Amino acid sequence: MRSALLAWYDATRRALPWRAPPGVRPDPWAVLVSEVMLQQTTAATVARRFPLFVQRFPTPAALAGSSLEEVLVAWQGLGYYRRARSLHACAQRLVAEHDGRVPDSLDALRALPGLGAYTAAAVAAIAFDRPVLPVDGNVARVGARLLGLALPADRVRAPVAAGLAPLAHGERPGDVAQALMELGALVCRPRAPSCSCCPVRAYCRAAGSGRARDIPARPSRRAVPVRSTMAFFLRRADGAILFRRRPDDVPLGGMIELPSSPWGEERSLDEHLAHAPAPGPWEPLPGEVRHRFTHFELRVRLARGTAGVAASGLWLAPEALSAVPVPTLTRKLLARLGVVVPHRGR
DNA sequence: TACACGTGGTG
DNA sequence: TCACCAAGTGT
Repeated sequence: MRSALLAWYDATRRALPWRAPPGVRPDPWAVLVSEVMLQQTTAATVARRFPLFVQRFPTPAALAGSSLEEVLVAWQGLGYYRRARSLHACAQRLVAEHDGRVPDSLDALRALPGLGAYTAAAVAAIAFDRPVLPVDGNVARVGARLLGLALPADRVRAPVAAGLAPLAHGERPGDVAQALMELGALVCRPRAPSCSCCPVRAYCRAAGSGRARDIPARPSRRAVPVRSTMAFFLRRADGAILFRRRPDDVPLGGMIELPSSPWGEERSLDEHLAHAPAPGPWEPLPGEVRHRFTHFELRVRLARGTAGVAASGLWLAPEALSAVPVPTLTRKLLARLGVVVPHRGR
C-alpha cells in the first residue's frame, strides 16, 4: 500500500511552485509559508500567489522586518487575513527565538503562531522528513474511505490519524503525506472519486463495497444569515475617494473599506443615511452588491455623494490603492462604481 | 465544543 | 444562480 502510493506519486505528482524537485530537500520557510496559505485555500489559488509572496519575503527575517501593512497587502485576496497576522508574528518569533530559521521538531513548530496540529505536522514531515502524518481535509477523506469509516466528515480526523499513523514510518514520510493529499485532490475527490484510477484501490474498504462517494457522511448545513448595509461613495474633484481603515480586532482588520452603516438588520434609507460620513445630499444607486462571507451574506446598497461635500477620513487616489490592503468586498463595490483597483499578483 | 473567519473555483 | 467546499486555527 505504501509503495503503491509512493510509486503513483512519483509518476503523477504536480509541479507545484512550493514543491522541490524529486530528491531535493525543500526550503523549510517556503514549506511553512505554503502550508499556511493552503489552510482552507485551494492549491490553484495558492499556486498563483505563492511565488510573488516568497520572492517578496524570502526569509523569516525579511517578513519579520516588514510592517504588518505590507504583509496584508501581499495577502490581499487570499482571505482569512488572521493568517497574515499570524505569519508576521511567526516570523518575528523565528527571528527572536530560533535564529531566523524554521525549527525541525514537531513541538517547536506547534508552538508557533498560526501553526496548529495539521500545519506543524505538515512542515515537520515535508520540510524535515519527520515521521508524522499530517491529517488535512484530503487525508481525512482518503483515510475514512480506506478504512471504511462511515462517520460525519467533522469526526473522522482522530480515527484516521490513528489508523494511518503507521504509514508515516519508513522512508520518505514527507512524500507519503504529500501523496495522500495529492490523491485526495486528484483521484479520491469529495464528490466524484475516480476509484477506477486509484493506485490503492485494492486496499480501500469503501471502494470494495462501492460506498466511496458516500464516505465520509456530510454534516447538515445551516441556513446562512443575511446582513445589510449601505456604503457611501464620495469622490473629490482631484479623483481621490473617501475610505476608512477597519479596526485591528474585527474581521478584515486593518483593511480599507468605503464608509458604511453598521452591518446588520435591514434598515430604512434614513437609518442608513444617519451613518453617512457627510451631511449629503446622497443619491442611492439602484440595485445591491452581494458578498458571501463564510458564515453570512452581506447585501450592500450604494449611495453616491455630491462632489464638493466636505468630509474627513482617508482620502486615497485609485492609484494609491496598490499600497494599502483592499479586501475583495471593497474591490467589488468599487468595480460596481466603475473604479478599477490596481492589484498585484492576480 | 461549536463557532468565527474570506475567497475563488466548480458542477 | 447557487450550494458546496479547499493542504485549518484560535477561542
